[in-house]
Amino acid sequence: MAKAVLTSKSEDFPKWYQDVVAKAELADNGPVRGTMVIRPYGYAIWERMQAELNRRIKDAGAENAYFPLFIPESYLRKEAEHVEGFSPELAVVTHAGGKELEEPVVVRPTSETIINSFFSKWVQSHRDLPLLINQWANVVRWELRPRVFLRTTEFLWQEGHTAHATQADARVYALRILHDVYEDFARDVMALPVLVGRKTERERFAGADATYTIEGMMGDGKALQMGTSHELGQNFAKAFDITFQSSSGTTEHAWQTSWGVSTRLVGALIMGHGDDAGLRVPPALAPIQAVVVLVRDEEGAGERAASLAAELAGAGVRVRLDDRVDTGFGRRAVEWELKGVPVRIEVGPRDLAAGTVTLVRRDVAGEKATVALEGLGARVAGLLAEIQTSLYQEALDRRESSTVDAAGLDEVREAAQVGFARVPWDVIRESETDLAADALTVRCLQEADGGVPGSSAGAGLIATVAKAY
RNA sequence: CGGGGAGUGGCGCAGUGGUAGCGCACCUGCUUUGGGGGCAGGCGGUCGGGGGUUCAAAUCCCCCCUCCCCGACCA
Repeated sequence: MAKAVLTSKSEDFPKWYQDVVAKAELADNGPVRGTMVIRPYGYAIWERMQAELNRRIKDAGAENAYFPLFIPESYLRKEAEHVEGFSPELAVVTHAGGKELEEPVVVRPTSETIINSFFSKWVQSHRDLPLLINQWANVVRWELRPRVFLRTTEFLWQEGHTAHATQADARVYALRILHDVYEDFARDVMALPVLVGRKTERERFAGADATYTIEGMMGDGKALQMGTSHELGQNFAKAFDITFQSSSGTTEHAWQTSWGVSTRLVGALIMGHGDDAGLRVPPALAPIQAVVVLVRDEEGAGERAASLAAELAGAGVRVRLDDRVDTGFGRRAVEWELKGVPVRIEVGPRDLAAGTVTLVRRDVAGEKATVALEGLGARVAGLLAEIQTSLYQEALDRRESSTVDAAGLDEVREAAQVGFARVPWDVIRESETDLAADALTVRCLQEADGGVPGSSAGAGLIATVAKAY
């Protein structure tokens, strides 16, 4: 950290973000505006996200499947509000196979329509319910103002789609995903505190009865929607004729949910934890939790570094050995800091005699310790757990200190310039559009105790207002 | 889609009409390696595209395209 490697966060946050994306080798811009190439390290992070999310999704009972990229344009039109919400951002294929298509096909912006057209076939009886499907896929929404990971024309995500026999079942499931998958993942894996709440009618997903959200605060005080879960009611069931016979013999429309998180989470990771030295990846998420850096290969240091890496791997640590001694030490140290590897272990000839290594934690700037080689595995495991906790605490403290309880609209406007403004929903209600003129949105509604409201019409709700990505 | 910037080697930039340059990166060699090391020698650009003015255009004029930043819309 001797020399500035990046634009500093405080100097120019957007520039800093782009610098981190480039220097940590996360992604490049693609040739078509709004597209991105996810580089190996960025993709490794996404794969870790996928693994952790996939496990939680399966724990919630959903199964993975895959539906086509191309959707008949007519499907989109079946649900009026849905198509209205998406039509500006659709990519439509009109020519293929050397000729104009009779019916254009849409590149999926989301898969509600095509999946529900199959749910219609698959759901006949109440015994077929609940039907719990998830898919990992790419989707395309033509973006006017793209930003790598945060808002790209093509992005990767998981989208869950479910059908239930009753409204109550669907509601419970939408909230279960919200809490047990998304909130849990954000907190325990990404080490990011999130507000869990309900979207206002204005912010609701086109075609949903209710949209729930997890909202994180980024390093510049802006909000980022990190995941959504929707109660779709019977809107799509009616549009796509998803009906079943109940146990009493009546024909009913299914009640549905859909929910998703995307590669936007990589952006959340960067902006939620990054510092002036680059990315900081929480250990639970990190593709590389510890890197053993060989300083110089003299006096058996190389063998020691290799055996140490093997020992850590054996102890369950995701470890990488950096023995590229033809590259200067400082350069490599900077590289691993940019990539946010939580723990760095430096091994050189100097350590060997003393039976020590140098242990560096990424979350606390400039903290190095000389520690005994003996028992290093346990020590590293303990340190990883500590870093996970400290990153979460740091993010939580930052959010708390950047959140203001406001009483009126003027206070809301002022507080939301630099952070979150919490205000009674009753104060906002009719002024939501006015706030939008100042680029401020209600990120979510919560009960006074932080609970998720059953309706936006309820009394005593708290609105959180902020600028958002 | 509105407002503002910018397009010159992989990246960042200089170059106000007269032989295209600098830093970093890259390659080769030597030396170094405990925080982006040093020396020497190299590779690499039809200056975003098209048209025009001129003896001569990266430079002046016209049109187009792209990217970035700030807003309206979104995961």
